[in-house]
Amino acid sequence: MSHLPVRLTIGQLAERSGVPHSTLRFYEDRGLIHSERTAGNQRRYHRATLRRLAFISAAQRVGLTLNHIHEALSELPDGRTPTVADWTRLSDDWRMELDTRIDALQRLRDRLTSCIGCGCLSLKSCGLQNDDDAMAAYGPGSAMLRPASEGGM
Amino acid sequence: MSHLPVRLTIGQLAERSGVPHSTLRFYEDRGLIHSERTAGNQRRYHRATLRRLAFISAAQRVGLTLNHIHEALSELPDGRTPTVADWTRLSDDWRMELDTRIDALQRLRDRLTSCIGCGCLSLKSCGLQNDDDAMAAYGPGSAMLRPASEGGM
DNA sequence: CTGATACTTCTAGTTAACTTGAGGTCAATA
DNA sequence: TATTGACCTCAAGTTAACTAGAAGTATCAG
Repeated sequence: MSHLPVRLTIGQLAERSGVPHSTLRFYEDRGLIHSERTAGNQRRYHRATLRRLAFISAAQRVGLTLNHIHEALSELPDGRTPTVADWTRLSDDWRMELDTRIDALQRLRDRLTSCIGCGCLSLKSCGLQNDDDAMAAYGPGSAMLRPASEGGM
Repeated sequence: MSHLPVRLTIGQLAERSGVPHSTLRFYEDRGLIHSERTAGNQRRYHRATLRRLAFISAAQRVGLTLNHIHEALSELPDGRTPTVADWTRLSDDWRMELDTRIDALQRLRDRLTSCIGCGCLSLKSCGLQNDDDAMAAYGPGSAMLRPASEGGM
């Protein structure tokens, strides 16, 4: 069951994950991944680090910050395989975060789409149109213009 | 039909949009918004700039870069109200972009959720588990680990 | 006409997320 | 054993997206 090497060098990890060496060291500094050292001070990575990196890349690609990711990952053990409980905790937290982001995106997309129907930005029936100045009355910052924190675009 | 001022000062625009003066000037440098000048060299903004800013904020909040937004906005006229055709063009482009992002997010979320069911990262039945090293055989970079460009996390 | 406030430009600083490079060490192989 | 390529640290550079500050000018209320 183990003709595969137990630990990976930074070069092997870089190649398999597609993440550059420099970035791997950077992530380690930031506490996102961890390594053990050989007698000669070289890094050796746990095979599970590949999964961590996949997770990090996926999360980054959808716009989450490294700090955010770090927080989430710090709940997962690095030296051992996560338990169902570990994973459930992380998963629950992220579901909410991701759902929120999905909602924001969908709202933006739907706004855009519905605006085609009304000739947008030029007709009174469009939501965007009405947002523009009527909102000034509701105080500085026109919160309604900000979709992620409020309701409309 | 026009007791409202035709042009806005940078201060008024900042207050109504919730975007700081400094950022408005920065956006102007980057070509995202435009202004006219008074005899005394002060900026005066078109009312439509509020809509542009709403658009910019919405797009940013979902992770699009200013360059990306700039490209999209450069198809819209700044000095006049966009036509249905203007808007349709922009909207079509963005729908694709947004759909792609929504997909990526949903995939990440669903991966996370399904992993709870299988005890993730520790059982053979989980997709994540199998991704980790079997992919090495498919060449450097293990594309399958990257959800936005490929299929699985 | 005189302040107070709002504006102007320009330079430089900040944070996130990396990347690059210098100068040196380790490890495998001919 | 020598050399080559992979590795090490540390410092500095880069890009995006702002933010802050200095020093001067406009505008408007009284």
